[in-house]
Amino acid sequence: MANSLTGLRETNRRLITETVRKSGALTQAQLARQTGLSPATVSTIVRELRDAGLVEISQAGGRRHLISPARETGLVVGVDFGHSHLRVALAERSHKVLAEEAIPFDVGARAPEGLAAAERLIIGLLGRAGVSRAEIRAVGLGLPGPIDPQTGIMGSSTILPGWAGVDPAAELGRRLGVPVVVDNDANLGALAEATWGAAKGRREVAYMKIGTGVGASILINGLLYRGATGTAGELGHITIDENGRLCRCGNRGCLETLAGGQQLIDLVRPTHGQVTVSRLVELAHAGDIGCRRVIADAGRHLGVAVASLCNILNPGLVVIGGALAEAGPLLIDPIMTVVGRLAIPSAARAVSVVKGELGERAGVLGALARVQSPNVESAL
Amino acid sequence: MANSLTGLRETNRRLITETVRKSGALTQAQLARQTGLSPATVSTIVRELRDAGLVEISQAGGRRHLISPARETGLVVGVDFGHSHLRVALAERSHKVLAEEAIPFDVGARAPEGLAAAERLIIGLLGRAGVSRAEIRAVGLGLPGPIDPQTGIMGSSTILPGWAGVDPAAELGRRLGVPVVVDNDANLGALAEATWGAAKGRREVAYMKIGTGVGASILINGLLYRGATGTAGELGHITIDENGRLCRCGNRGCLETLAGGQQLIDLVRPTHGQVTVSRLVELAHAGDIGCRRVIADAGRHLGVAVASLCNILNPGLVVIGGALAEAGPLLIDPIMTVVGRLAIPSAARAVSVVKGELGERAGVLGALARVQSPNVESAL
DNA sequence: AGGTGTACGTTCAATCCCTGAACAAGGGAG
DNA sequence: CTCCCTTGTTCAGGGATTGAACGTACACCT
Repeated sequence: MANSLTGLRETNRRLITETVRKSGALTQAQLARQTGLSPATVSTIVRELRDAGLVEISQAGGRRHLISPARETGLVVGVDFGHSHLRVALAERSHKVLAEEAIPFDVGARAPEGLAAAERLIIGLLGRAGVSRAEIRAVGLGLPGPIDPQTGIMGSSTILPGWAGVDPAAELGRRLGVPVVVDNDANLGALAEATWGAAKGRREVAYMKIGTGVGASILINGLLYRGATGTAGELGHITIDENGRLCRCGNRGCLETLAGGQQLIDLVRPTHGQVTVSRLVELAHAGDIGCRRVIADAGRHLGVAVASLCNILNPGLVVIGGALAEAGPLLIDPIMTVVGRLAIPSAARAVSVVKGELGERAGVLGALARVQSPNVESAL
Repeated sequence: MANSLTGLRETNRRLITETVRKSGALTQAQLARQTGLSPATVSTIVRELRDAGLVEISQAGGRRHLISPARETGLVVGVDFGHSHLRVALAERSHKVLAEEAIPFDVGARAPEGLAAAERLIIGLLGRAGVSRAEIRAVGLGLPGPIDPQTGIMGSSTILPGWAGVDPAAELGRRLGVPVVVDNDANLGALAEATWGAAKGRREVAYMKIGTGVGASILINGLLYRGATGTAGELGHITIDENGRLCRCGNRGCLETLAGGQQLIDLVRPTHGQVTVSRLVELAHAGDIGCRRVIADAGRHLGVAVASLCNILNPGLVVIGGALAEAGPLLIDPIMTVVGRLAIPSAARAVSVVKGELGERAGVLGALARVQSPNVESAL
């Protein structure tokens, strides 16, 4: 199919629809440059797509036509469980987010409670946006732990004990009556940054989410890399100090025990009392020496992990997300320093480390991206 | 390019050549059915390929034409520089090795001497096999250090100082008058094991070469993965102990300083005198407690690195090559123990760690594989 | 304001590619 | 020996992409 002449046309149609979907709105000339097709081809294909109702065309100054994805009917929902929050977004199939809400939530709670809370939030958003439950087409669900891609069940029973053995996608799907796809929150964050954020257009990327815990995800050749059994990217549990603190994964001295938000909170509690990660970052920005110090220390530990990552994978870009990323250079400079010292020089030169652009919305946006794109059914 | 009209033809040409190469010999009708192309297209493409000398056609009863890959004429040479040896092989393009020889050689010597020695060995093999120098079509060259794939020059000047700044491929090519492709010895070993050895048919594989130093290479989806700038897989220089011994790469406590053959040799020198890695392994097999202990310790350090690798990449198979791999379970059991303890459980369950099947020939066979089959590299 | 340059989208002939149908050539079963 | 099936080739037909040419609208300079 892919090698026939009409198959070629089909391929190019898809190429254009995909490009339009990713960029939101483009002129035909931009489209031609990005896809490598000739303006003539773009012209005819765009007309076909308009006739088929897959894209919309609006005049935009001069002879320019602005091509945008057709206002697709139906809605999608993104759900993102963090260690201490739950965030839900309701969006059109095109990229417009209609409503979004986040609440504090302890993921240590058992799965049924979490899913019930998610369902309540979704229903709330539906009301606020004035749309009906029946319009939901798909739900993307992010969880802060390794997911077995075969079964959809948490890979490790020690990391999220309240969720062991349950199939969250099936469970939430049963509650809502729509298909649910589940994935690791770091994978979703990476997907979001690659689609709309700091990693847009980049192909060899690592994403690290540093919130309460530490998660990571890898993009190889622009695609999520899951490894042989789907748990690739668990950078949060590589061992930095064999004699370090016990980790909830059961090992000792994982990166997470040294650079996870929880550890930072514990470290400043004697001097600053109980704070959140965000508060700690605020204090650091305001000049608090202690907070700056624990963040810099975390950065150095992260640097060790990133250096290993660079030696192993040689990425071109490392995006830092999660609440701690808001510390910006306070966190990233130490990372770069350590990477420069520990990674082999050519790998260190190749990599840039940047803050994610989507902040705390990365996870939920990734959940949306996860269920928005696979719209490849042949409409023509 | 992949979407233009001529690109389509190119795609189909490749599709047919690949199918022919994989099946060995096919009629045009079989080819049409397998590729899904029409007999007419197959007919014209086959004619083109014949004219280009890429396939051969023989009559086979009735109207049937038997299409087979062109009997590739000419010879290829593999050259493998280890830290302490130089091995050269001469082979037909089909996979038959005609002659092979290895000599002790200190790679610390300067590049011109090394290349001159390689040239002498090649000429010797030509004589032994009774073939002329003019029949050589290509040379694969393996070096024990990171190669910049753009320039072909050593990426780090501290690892192989005698080779800094020289372009070994161009240099050897000038001496022999044929194209030379250069690559890291670990990459070549991985390629060899994937083509003929322990990783045959596997898709998510890491290869670690533990000789005097420690090198590594990664196969993703069955193809060599080089990362953004071509230095992926430098597992030998990930930091295991930040306060450890100085490494020749300039850092401290690299895996290589803890598990490289050189370190093991140094460790047993007080009790056993100067030995080689192979001798040390022999002694361990014979029951020597000290040698067993240093090998087991090396295995534990390697285990730390392999555990990181598992958490990051989640490979299905790790192949251990190099001289120290001959220790077999004495080395691999400790690796597995540590991996089971440090890697997250699902990644640890997914991976098996095995000894390479090609032994000390892995590098040179990989050099042959590199120039025998053109498409081994992940397209970038 | 006016002239000029530039970027954009469309049209059209030229070119290339795949395919279906028609056809010639052989082999095998009965 | 005849019939039938398979195989490979040829040829016309229809699609698809592209470069060139063209009309148009905006931006910029004078």
